[in-house]
Amino acid sequence: MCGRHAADVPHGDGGPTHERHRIVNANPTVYDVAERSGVSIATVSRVYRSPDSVRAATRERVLAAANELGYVPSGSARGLASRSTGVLGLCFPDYSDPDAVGAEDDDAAMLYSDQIIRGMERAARRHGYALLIAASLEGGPENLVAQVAGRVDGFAVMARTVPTEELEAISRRRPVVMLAGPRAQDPSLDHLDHVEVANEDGQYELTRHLVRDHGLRRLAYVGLLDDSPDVEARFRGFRRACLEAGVEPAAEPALRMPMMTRAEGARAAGLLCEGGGDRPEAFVFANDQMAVGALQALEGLGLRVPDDVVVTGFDGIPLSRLVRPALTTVRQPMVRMGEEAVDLLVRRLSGRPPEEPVSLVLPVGVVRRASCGCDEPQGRPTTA
Amino acid sequence: MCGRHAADVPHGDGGPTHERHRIVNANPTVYDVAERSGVSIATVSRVYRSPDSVRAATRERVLAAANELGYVPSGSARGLASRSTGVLGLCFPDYSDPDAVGAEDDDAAMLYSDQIIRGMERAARRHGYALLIAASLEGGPENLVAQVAGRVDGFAVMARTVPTEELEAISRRRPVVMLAGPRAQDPSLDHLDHVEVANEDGQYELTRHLVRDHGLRRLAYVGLLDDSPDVEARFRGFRRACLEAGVEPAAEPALRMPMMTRAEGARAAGLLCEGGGDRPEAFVFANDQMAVGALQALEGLGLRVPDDVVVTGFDGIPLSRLVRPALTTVRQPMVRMGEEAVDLLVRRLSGRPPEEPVSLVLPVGVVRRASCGCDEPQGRPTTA
DNA sequence: TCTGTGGATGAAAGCGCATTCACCCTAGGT
DNA sequence: ACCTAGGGTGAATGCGCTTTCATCCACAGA
Repeated sequence: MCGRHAADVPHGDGGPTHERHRIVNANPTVYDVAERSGVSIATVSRVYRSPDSVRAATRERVLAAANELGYVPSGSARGLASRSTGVLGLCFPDYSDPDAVGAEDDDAAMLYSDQIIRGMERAARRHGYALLIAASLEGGPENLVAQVAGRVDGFAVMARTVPTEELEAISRRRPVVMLAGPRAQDPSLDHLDHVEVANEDGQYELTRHLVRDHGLRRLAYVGLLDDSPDVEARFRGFRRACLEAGVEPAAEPALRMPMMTRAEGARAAGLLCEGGGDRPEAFVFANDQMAVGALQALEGLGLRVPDDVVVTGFDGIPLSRLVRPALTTVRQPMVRMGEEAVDLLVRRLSGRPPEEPVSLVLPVGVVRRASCGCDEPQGRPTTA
Repeated sequence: MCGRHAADVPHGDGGPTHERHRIVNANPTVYDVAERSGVSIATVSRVYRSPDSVRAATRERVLAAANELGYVPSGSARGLASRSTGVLGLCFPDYSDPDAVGAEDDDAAMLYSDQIIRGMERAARRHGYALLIAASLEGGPENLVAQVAGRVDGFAVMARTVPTEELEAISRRRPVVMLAGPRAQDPSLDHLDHVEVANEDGQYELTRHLVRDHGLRRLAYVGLLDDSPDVEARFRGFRRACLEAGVEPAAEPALRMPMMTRAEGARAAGLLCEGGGDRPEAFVFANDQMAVGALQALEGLGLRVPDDVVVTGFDGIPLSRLVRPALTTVRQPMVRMGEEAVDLLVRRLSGRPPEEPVSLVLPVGVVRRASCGCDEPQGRPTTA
């Protein structure tokens, strides 16, 4: 016999063989609800899946029984039977420093992740999905499969958080969308959907503003030591704008910092000022955190921004608007990125998925504020 | 026959009856891996669950087959069979304003959630769990059960995001820990584990600092219109400090704002200044966001902080340190709150759960900075 | 009165895995 | 040579649900 409780053997009678435990508060199942309300498990299931197909009176009985029992449908069983979990996933990097317990670890990457999480959660909920998140710590065990892939219907991966090989394998089984990082970075991942922001264009626009509207010539770009596709793209935008304006563009960033934190930004500012007379007219930072750090360092050095030196950031974090002088930057739609990722996943999951891999490049916007010499009021035009 | 593939009917041969689809890339299962590596499904399972119990040679064969097939173990099946999902959950409020698309929606509550998510994720990962998150939008359908409860082994709930009744029912089935909000708020939820911060003590300490060390007498507390247990606790701390110092304490907050945003903080500052001569000496805000807003508004009004008026916040968000003047506030260990919640859940889940409900009150720390008249350098002592 | 017809319900068959038990085989002890 | 242990493996069962498919029943039409 395949079924569980024989119809003629009332559940819980405790036969000598492997019967269901008699623990009073055991997790009730459809079987218990069915028995209590005098229907079959099929009907119980229907009450939840397609209430309209059950007569109102029956439905009430079932719901009452479920209520009394404290019935909570098992997601696992549901998932197994229906071959879909109703969950989407996100893998993001864990940049936390476990040693820095009391530290204000508002790392740029974390703010970034937070926003994406927020966007994905919201969109997922809108589509009836829940969101499973897992930071993939660098060099960690290939827990991705175990932790995420097997539990979700599809998921998003922030660039460079999951080994290519593993990702390639999983993406053959479930929809995966790649977040950030340029599309072509890894050819073997070409078939993935992909969402990124217009890093290059954004930095290009900002830089052009500096050279064209403010007449700046000596610009120093501060990037990242590690090879980050986003940061590199921004630098390309920087170079392009310099070239176009006839400004001698450096082949390399003036500085590459090991991390993109405020502390490093402050340090960078110090280093760039050491030169003395040939100090750059503008510090173009690869992100806001560094730029904010620089702002503070420059204040300490007695240099005025933007009069003595212009400072710009990238990202458009809330903080950028609050510092003084307010930071000119490029605003990235990070929340939207999360939302788009979910939309893409949902699209793949529902009947008519796009045949071709989709690649979305979300537009960014230059935000002109005081730190480049634009006053806040008149700087509004581009401010979304 | 109950088993799936008959041993003598090679899988995929496609009998006329309900056979497994022949779709080339169908999701491979233990059966496929077993067949391909010439072992039984039990062995395949063992390779993943207890690798040591399988001979090395066999294990290699199985793993190779799994690899070639792109096998991804089904979390649902695993969960069903093992009666545990390996996932913890978090329900947090969704305060987002869907209309404010381009807005900087860095609401206090969101920052708060972000931190808790971060803490929980980290702790969960440490314990081998994944984290499922779901914002429960106010008045939304009782999707909690469907969305979260059925898919996790246990979960945390931020206060007031889930109807008491529902929570009560679910907590009979799975461990639930309540975040924030005072323990006794709802007697029927007494049996839940609970993690909160010392709101009252924190506000008490801060206020005492203002009256004792700075000799301030006329203090205005700015709270929240809605009845929030945390905010009320803070106000109690404020009152207690006033009483003790012989300062006439208001029975009610000077102001109750509808939201705890920067904009409202700015508005509050304006309102409190309208009085003219009898303007309070200190604005004690229930959170940092409002205090920061006030700082900006006061700057606009030509009032100097802390010389003309003292401003304090609560929470210790990163921003509080960056504004000028830097904000005196009370730092909450929000990340740690998430971690403690997970630890509690894990404890309940593993063999020896505490018999009694646990209630944790995490300590907070007053951070003395410039906005109350303490200079940053000498304000360090309490700064954790 | 007989035959359709369609809505409501039940029986049964898996979904993919973990796990128990039985079995086989080899190595060690006598 | 015989027995025993014990490690390695397979057969079988069930986890709790969804989903056909078949059944039942009431009622309309003939």
